[in-house]
Amino acid sequence: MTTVADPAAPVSKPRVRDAEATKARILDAAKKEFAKNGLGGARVDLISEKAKANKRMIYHYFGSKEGLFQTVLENAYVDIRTAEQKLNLDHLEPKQALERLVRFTWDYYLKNPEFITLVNSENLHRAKHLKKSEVVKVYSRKFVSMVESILQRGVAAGVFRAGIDPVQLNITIAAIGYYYLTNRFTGSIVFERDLMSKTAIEDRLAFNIDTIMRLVAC
Amino acid sequence: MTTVADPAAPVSKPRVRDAEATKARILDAAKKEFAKNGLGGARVDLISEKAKANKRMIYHYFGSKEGLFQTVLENAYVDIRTAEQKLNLDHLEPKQALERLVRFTWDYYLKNPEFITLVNSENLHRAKHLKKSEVVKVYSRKFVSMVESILQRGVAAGVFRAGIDPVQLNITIAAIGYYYLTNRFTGSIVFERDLMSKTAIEDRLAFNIDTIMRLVAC
DNA sequence: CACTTAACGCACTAACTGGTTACTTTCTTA
DNA sequence: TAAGAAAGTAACCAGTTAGTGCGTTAAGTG
Repeated sequence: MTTVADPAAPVSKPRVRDAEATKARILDAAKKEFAKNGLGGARVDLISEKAKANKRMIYHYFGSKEGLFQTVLENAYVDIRTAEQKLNLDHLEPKQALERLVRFTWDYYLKNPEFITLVNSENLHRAKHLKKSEVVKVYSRKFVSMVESILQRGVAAGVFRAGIDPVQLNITIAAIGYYYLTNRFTGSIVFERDLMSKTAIEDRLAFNIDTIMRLVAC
Repeated sequence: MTTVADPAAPVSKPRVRDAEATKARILDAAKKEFAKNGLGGARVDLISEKAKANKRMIYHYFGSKEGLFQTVLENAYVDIRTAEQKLNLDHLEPKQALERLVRFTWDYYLKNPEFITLVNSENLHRAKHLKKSEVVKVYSRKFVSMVESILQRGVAAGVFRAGIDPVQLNITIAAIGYYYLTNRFTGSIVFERDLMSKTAIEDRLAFNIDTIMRLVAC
């Protein structure tokens, strides 16, 4: 974000006011703060400070701390669901498609740890914010039907067994990655090994792919 | 808690002072509050009120809010690890033993939802409290070796395949139950079904047992 | 019984926290 | 270009919160 010198204007202050940019900075800072400390632990003052925006702007754009949280959460869900859709699993063989989904889910959680913490925080509050979101429901439906169609194609091709509930499968794919990562701190103590070392992370992904493949195998 | 009339003493106040009972009441109230609102969201005043103890007592016995949290968390881990040891899995056939463990883990999470929330809260704080606990490490070792011996017996009996990492298996058994339950609120929205209905809970347990059995099968 | 120890309680505070009031500055457009 | 709308700011507030100072009362002990 370097300001390129403009020969015409000696001191160029392009866009001193930019509602969209300010909003974006607030959302970005809020995502980090909420992920780090939870809804209750996050501080509005700190969010505004890190966003280099006045606290008043948060209330101007999002109404309240909870309104801000809801927007952050909604965006997080839309982000992951959008990324999933881009995988284009319909063009792959069923087995390949499923493995790719397991791999993607793991990588996404790994690269976006805020997502996990936001979801945890939302569940602590009994999903009161997500309940209000219509967008999320629409995206979720597409997501479930994506896995459903992989399963169906696999059964038709004779590589997957019949009768698997796509929702249970979905939950399981998420679970084996999510749990490992969200509990990486207590887990590293309980199991007395560094769960986040490079090899540990590779091993876990391999184990997860294996788990899912065995689950759907005939 | 009705005070039964004592003919000898007009107003009987037996055991006005009882350190152990007060401590226990505080711990019980704290467990509920921490589980409900997390470490940051829990209120010390409310804990003391619900424990019918003076707030001063919390600082007297536990030093600080975080000291109280640490004790609550430690107790929660000791509780589940103790219950696991009581399962006496060594006396069962490997397959039966493993199924029993999956079932137990699920039931325990279901009946003790505070455990999950406490662990979540602790991971939000990067396990800084659990790190200090030596007791938990000792109990954890016993727990891992329990699953290890089931696996070994199963391999020897020719019912389980060889080469499975007991830690990975342990994590997976926990994951498929834990994730489902901790995310039951957002999950019920995303998947548009009540994940906590009686049949849903039964179905999930059956699915989990199946998942683990397929994972270890030859 | 005198005396020490530990349990217990009241009232207080310093720092914080979400939210607001009142105001200035910049941009857009009729 | 005048005026209104929108963006942005600083100072402030009322309620809350973890933590304490200090005094009181019951229980154990020689």
